[in-house]
Amino acid sequence: MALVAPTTHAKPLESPCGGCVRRSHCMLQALNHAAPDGRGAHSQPDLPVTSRLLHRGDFLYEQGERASNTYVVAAGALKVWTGDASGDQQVVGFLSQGDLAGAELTRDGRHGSTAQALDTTSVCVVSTHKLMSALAGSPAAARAVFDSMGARLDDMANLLLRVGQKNAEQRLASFLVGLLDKQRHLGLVTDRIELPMSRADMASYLSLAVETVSRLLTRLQGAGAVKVQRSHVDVVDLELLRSLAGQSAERHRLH
Amino acid sequence: MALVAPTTHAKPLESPCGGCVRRSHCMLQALNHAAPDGRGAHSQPDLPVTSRLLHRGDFLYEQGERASNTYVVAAGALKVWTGDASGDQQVVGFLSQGDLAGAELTRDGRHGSTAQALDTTSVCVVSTHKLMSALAGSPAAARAVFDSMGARLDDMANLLLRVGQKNAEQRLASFLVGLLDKQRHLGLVTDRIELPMSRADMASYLSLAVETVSRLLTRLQGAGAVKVQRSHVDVVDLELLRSLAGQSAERHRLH
DNA sequence: CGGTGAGTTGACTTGGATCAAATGAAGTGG
DNA sequence: CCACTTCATTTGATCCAAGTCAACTCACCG
Repeated sequence: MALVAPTTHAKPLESPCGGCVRRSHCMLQALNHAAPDGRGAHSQPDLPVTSRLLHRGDFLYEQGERASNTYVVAAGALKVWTGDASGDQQVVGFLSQGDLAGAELTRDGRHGSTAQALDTTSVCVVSTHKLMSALAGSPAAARAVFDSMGARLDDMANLLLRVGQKNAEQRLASFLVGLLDKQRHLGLVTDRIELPMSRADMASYLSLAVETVSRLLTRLQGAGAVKVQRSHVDVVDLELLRSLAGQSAERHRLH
Repeated sequence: MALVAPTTHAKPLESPCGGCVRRSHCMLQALNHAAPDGRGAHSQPDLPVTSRLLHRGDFLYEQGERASNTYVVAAGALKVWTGDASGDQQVVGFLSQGDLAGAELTRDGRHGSTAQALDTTSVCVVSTHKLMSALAGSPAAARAVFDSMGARLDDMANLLLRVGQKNAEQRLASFLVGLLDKQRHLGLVTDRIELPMSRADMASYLSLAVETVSRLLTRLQGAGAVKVQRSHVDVVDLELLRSLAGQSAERHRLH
């Protein structure tokens, strides 16, 4: 049976949308079916969507590049990272199935970060300009795009909360719990995690040192919460994992 | 003369939009003037915009609340923070003139964070539902909203970069530089900052302890970069401040 | 199998948190 | 106008969680 984790056996879409397994959940579909209650498609011509296949290490887009396309991840996984003038890099998110990509924009309309494939990955590509025109035909689609961006904002806020208020162990545990929640949301298995990213990526994302991530994975395993074998993590005790993720060591509050 | 900082002497708008000083820069205006090149307004009825006045401490919206409105800050300042089950709170952003608010959405359509006035603040309120319908009439407006959200995503990514990769001094310095950049972008003074938020808010935003923020402000002053008097900061040496904000690993820090 | 890079483990150091106490500013009401 | 409370901020002294440095193991690959 093997309900696989999102990054395993990723396949390119032969024909965009038409053969897409996620079609019914995709925000772009709202454009072609403006009235989900069955009142039928409107006259708006279909939005041209193309598919692009990436291999491990390939860039979907790079920071500073003129941002002309918007993307939806169909299969696989990407990391999104920002760099600055002094060479520091920071992973700010991991994207998987269904996530919107390419929307973080600098004031002058360039990509504010870089998206890089962690694995064989397939994305749906649409011209941002055409997407905006297409939204004109469909409040429901506008809403879907707005909501996707809103969800990413919420994700980042939660990441900031974790990095700012939780200790290293809590950060790592809640990272794992977050991955499980995401998998459940996508209808995948929730007792196992396949980590598509390196320890260094996890460390950057959680603002920790690689050594700390490694030590803590060992510790979580020792505590009986998970069983770790390289990039393969079995969830042994989800409740324990959640509790390790949760409580903070009574830090300062804002009134 | 006194070009004041954005939060001083904030006034409510007597009549939304019509009398708004920022009218020409407002993303909502794109809705009423879909063709900026002068081809004239289209038939789309005006989007109903109301104004709301907040006083220090008032909530614009609260985390968990059903998200039905979207906001644009007209004057004043707000802090945006997220909390979690264990009571931890984290300031994830400060909003001022022209910023979009209320767009961080949980999966079930609720506000993912709380927005609270730091000062007397005026915001423009529009129903998200009506906004989405209105965007149907104007790709340019859809683009403006998309870009605003994209800019907030970029802001958060940069905050993550700072918190993850910079030491305390660099974080504080780049926070100040960021405020100056924002002020310059709005056409305000760039040699002076009026901090509308408490030290605790700054500390949370930068993921530092209040004591550290206080100590570092003293240190930046000692280095001759700024002159601090409570919430009033004079920029003495912008280049120095920038250099203190910039480089990461290199130990050219103060004594 | 030797080489290479990722991951783990151990020993030691330190930046910034925490604890504690003083000082300052802004009321409040007598 | 001044005594008194309250809360924000600053300053000082100490400590520890996580970073850094270093050595080793493991998987994978030509």
